[in-house]
Amino acid sequence: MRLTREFFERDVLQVAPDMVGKILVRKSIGIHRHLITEVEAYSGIEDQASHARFGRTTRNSIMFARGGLVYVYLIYGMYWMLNVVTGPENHPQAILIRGLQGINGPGKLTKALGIDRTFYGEDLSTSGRIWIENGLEKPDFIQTPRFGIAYAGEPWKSKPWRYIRVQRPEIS
DNA sequence: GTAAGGATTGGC
DNA sequence: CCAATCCTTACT
Repeated sequence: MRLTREFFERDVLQVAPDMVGKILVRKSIGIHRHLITEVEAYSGIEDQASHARFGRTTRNSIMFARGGLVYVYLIYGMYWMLNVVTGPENHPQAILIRGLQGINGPGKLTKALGIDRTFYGEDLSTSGRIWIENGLEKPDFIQTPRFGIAYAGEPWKSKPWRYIRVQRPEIS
């Protein structure tokens, strides 16, 4: 079942752990479903690791919209990063999707799914080509500091806002 | 207008 | 370790 906008309109630190174990659905020629295994949360203009730290700009304006929309941007001139906007309007937050089952790395997953700038602002609650569905009931996950944002300084670079799925040992 | 560097990846 | 590659932001 597709997640509604209400799911994404909560605070990013509530939504991010709930994203682990959900299913990212991409429909183009055929339909593909991918288990979300790793995400990172970026929260507010005060978060010095967030693109919203300079206030509203052309690139990050979608982060200031309500939750449930897609934020896509180009990094290092070659990789598209897929993010989901969360929270209420004018409260810039986003979740970077860093990994899917079988696809590790935020740049690799957008390439594999064919996601580019045309997805900027796409509405996950109504889009016919990308959305997120309920998945695992209660997946286990661990939290670690976010990757590649050392420039943000403390306390931001140490916030445990990276969420990674871990598989519970099978019970036999 | 100009310059610096990035929420990455893969190859040496 | 470091280049690829181009867009965004900061600064003159």
